[in-house]
Amino acid sequence: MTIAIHHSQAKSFVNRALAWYAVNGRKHLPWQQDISPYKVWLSEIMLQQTQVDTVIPYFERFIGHYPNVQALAAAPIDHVLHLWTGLGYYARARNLHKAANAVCQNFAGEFPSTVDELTTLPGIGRSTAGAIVSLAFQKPAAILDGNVKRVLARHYAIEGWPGQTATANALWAIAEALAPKKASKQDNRAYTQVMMDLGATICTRSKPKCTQCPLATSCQAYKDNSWASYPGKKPKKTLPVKHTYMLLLQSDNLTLLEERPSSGIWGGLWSLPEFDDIDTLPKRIKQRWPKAKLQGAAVVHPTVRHTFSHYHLDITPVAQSLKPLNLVQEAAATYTAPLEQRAELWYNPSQPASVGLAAPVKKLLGKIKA
DNA sequence: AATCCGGGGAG
DNA sequence: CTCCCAGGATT
Repeated sequence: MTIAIHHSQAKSFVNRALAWYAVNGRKHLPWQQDISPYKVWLSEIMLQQTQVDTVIPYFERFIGHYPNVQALAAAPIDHVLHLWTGLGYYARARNLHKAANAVCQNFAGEFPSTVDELTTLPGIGRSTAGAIVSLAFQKPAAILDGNVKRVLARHYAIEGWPGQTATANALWAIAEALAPKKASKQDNRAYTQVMMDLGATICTRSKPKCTQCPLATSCQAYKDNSWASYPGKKPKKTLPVKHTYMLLLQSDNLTLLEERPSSGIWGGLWSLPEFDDIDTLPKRIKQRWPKAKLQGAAVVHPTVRHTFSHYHLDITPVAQSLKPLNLVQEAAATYTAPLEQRAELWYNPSQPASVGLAAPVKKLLGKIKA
């Protein structure tokens, strides 16, 4: 599986890429202005699972609220999750906050400049560390994100799914062999940037623009017209279907939310109480909220499907109105003392609390008004 | 409906 | 180590 790359080949590859970058590369992204380790880190974490166009407004909001790592570290995690709402993979936001605190406590508020030190921070792995080292500190380092995997797998016709260890090792070996090592600072930054740009704009998943690609002359997949075979696909399996009832307990214009456990699905976000049995629902409501006075019968809404990468979640929303309670009035849009083990709050859509909401919950709150 | 994505953590 | 997890965008 190992590919031998001669020095002259590597040099030609890098030079063609850098020449293309000088003319065609992206240089006006928000995190490319007044470059700092903080901005590079924040953008790279956001870009881990999310495309550039989606990330931009989130990045701007984060920089607006937290202009530096100290401000982010000092922020309440609920506020961080609130700003993250809609980006997905909420563990990233929790790790972001943890890493900001680690930078302040263990590195005196200055990001470290080596891959080994950076990977000690939560949320930073080998590729993200390489991106920070090369983009922010302009030192030699390799990256291997989804874009680079695609470019290298096609160029060197690397078989197999990159999730497989052998495939990943082969791709990392190539990435390390190609990355400039003693070149100028500018080249370390520009090479990392151009590999991401080529993957994002030329060597795209479908319909790659090979005629515009500076690497086509040496690309094995271009030669074989086999770009569609690389990178290898993840072995697929049929998704299981799970079902849940989500309770919209509503009084006046308020809906009750509860905080989810910090790990697992929608970790640390605020969500609707869930039940698996609708027949005993009124009894369960009485048990859990003894002061609640039900008003009318529960309304069962049409089931909606929310799909994750590994299962479908069919959600049947059930709305139950309550008679107005003083407790509810006083607690509007603020945190209440936990009635059980979980923190709860009454969500007021006209004055939304600054908390993170699970995506389908946000949708349901908009659709099913109290 | 299927595919994609970096890193953490459980096994 | 290896496998499993997670949400929105794209096609």
